[in-house]
Amino acid sequence: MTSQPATQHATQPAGGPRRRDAERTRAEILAVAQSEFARHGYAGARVDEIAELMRTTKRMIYYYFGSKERLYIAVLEKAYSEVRAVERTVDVEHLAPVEAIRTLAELTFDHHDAHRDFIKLVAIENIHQGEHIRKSEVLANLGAPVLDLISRILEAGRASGDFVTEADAIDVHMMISAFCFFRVANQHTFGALFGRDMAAPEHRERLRRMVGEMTVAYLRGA
Amino acid sequence: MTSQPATQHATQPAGGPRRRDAERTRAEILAVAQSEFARHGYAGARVDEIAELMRTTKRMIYYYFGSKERLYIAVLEKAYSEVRAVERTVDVEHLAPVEAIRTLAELTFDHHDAHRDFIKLVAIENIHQGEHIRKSEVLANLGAPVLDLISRILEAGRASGDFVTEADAIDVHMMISAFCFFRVANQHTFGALFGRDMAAPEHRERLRRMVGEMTVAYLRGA
DNA sequence: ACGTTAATTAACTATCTAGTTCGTAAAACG
DNA sequence: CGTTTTACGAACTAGATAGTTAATTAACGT
Repeated sequence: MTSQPATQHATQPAGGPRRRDAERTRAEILAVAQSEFARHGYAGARVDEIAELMRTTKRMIYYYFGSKERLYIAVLEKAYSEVRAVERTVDVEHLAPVEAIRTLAELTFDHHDAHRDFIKLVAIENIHQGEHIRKSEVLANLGAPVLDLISRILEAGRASGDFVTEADAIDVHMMISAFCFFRVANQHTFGALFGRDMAAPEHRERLRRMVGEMTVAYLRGA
Repeated sequence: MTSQPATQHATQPAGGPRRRDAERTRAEILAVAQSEFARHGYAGARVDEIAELMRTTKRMIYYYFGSKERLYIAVLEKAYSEVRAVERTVDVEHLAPVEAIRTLAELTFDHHDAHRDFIKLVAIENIHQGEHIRKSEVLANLGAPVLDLISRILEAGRASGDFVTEADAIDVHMMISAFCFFRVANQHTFGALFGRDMAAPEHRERLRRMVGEMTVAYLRGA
């Protein structure tokens, strides 16, 4: 198992002793750790490597986070809460149901496209059977807002007669997420098997339209 | 990071010296390794643990496979070729296009439902950016048969006027796989966030129908 | 029966890795 | 300006882990 060269993350100027800044040091550790966990998995990521990549020592990681596992959990929590922040900015309430759901699908697509480290962290967490996300109360019921939104759109769509299919908000969210997630997460094996890098820019627009049309077509019924 | 108790895999009767059987020993190592890699990831899986779980010694793993990485590759290749074998048994040629594509979607669903270790291995391989699957010629172009099948169904469907949407075989395969893969692979994080275990038996039939309807609806157009 | 070879076992090693100890110096504070 | 607190760094340790060496034993043909 060879390792890719990792990008240098240090915002700390080279040479001379490190200036004291607890906030920045903590934030840097988190950023580098996110990249390393996403790149190598939980067990594959090395505490020494994380330290080295930011011109500090391992000691600081234990000073701020206590253990490798707690660092990993902190990374997960940070990543998930950034996602929540994005989702809250979505305003599709004033749109007609069909356009609302299409827009939501496309925004979800954009979000997955833009946060690839996050996708990998989710994949890693699933390999470990979600044991950390399950522990964290910060992360429980983080999904509620999206579900509310989808529920309202579905109701409006059935009222207007646009949507026929019986499916609840969770199912619809799953359908959209599956498409967006898979495209990014399975890029490499899919590319090897089918000779197309579905996560490459040249396929972006087509697949973005596709997830919207798929969702709308499904809800309209056959 | 706590580890679940692993299921005992030994077909070798306990007690006394091990009977000599190269084929069986090799096969047992592969089976146990598949389970361990799927459970802990590449770096997280332990060579000692694999050996211990089947009442043999680590030396056997090196005797038959040479290194941890080569063992992992062997596991991947075995898993993928089993998949190919299943896909070849699919006979949807005699069905009408709409039923053919729906059946294919549902068979894909069943397959993902039944091979969860395989799904995890794929996820792990993607975390490592597909570096092993890329090396293996056994695995390259393993996807061709499915694509042929889908292509023929799509052509027939457009000829009959059932399908309107312009999408190629790879896109359609991706759409179906995404749904089926996500349901199994992201079971844990999705469950934690939305309070529903989408991979649980009680949701199986509904979601199975859903992937068929989704694909058909998409191809029929809005 | 018996010698050859393939399969198996036990014990060992070099290296890596998470986590620690202890010391220091910059900021904060009076 | 003296003291305390907070941030940082170098070197160390105990245990784990991939990989090896070499002896041993079961199978199998002759």
